[in-house]
Amino acid sequence: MEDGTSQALGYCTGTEDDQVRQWDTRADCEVRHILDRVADKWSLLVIALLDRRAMRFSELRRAIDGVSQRMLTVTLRHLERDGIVSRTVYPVIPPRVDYELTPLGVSLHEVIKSLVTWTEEHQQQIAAAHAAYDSRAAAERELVSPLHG
Amino acid sequence: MEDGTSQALGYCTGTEDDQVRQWDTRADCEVRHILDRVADKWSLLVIALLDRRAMRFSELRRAIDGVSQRMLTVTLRHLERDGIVSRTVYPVIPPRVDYELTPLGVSLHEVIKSLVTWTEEHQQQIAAAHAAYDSRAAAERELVSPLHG
DNA sequence: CAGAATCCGGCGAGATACTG
DNA sequence: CAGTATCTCGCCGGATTCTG
Repeated sequence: MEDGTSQALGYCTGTEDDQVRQWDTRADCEVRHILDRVADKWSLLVIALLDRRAMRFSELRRAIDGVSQRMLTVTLRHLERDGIVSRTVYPVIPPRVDYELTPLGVSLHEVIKSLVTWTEEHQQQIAAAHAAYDSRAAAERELVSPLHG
Repeated sequence: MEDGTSQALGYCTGTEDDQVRQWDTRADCEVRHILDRVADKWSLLVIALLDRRAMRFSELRRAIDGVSQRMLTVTLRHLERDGIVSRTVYPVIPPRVDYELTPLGVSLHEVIKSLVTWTEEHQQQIAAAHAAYDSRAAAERELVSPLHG
């Protein structure tokens, strides 16, 4: 079994008055771990989907489109280990496994949504910044090799 | 020049009433992009540091400890392109380049801090979930190969 | 000092095949 | 259906070297 958290980095903060501390002690810091989970390629999708209702494995697989069965399993295991989703196995044939958000998961999703909201509110500015940066970079390149046809 | 955003995935939401939509149209979605930026291994550190004051390249390099010069450059370029940090070059010898958070960057940091705060408030629960999961997994393995010595 | 360019190793992730 | 196991490949990121 692989572990995606091994290369975790220490972003350790206290409260607002004690921001950036202990950059070197990276072992005991949970922030990076949760961030990895949140930013995970598929975690976010899973959390958003499960926020609406509990879903079966194959339901998630179909809903997410593009996720491999392996990565969905790995993602769900991680989320389960972090206490964000719960896994319920029904001993029937064919097997049935339901996944749903725990209260902790719901709580996390609230915070995530604020980040999503922020992005939506600022994506104009970001797009503008991209355009500005790219044109600047293009102008820069012009100076180096001016073929300005 | 490399681009870490090419494999972006579409986590597209509208407002609260229009949560999970268009999982397949992944091109026009900015959320994933920002998330990649936020979750980036070093971005967070840079943002947190620059929130206090403007800093030079080598200052950041020393402050962050563990970052390679290449990755710091790449990180800063990404953040600059997204309009999160600004880059100021002083045409002196030796060269001096200052980086600082833009208003957009400050705004983003506010949101990030809420995520950090959430993590701090719940890391007990997360740790408990880890312990529970691991012991369950261990018990599971016991059933398969019971060598219970 | 601040960076660009190049090389290269490790692992994250997809595809495939097998199981209960 | 809901996984696990194995193999492989791409590219992310560190180290190194070279400039202005």
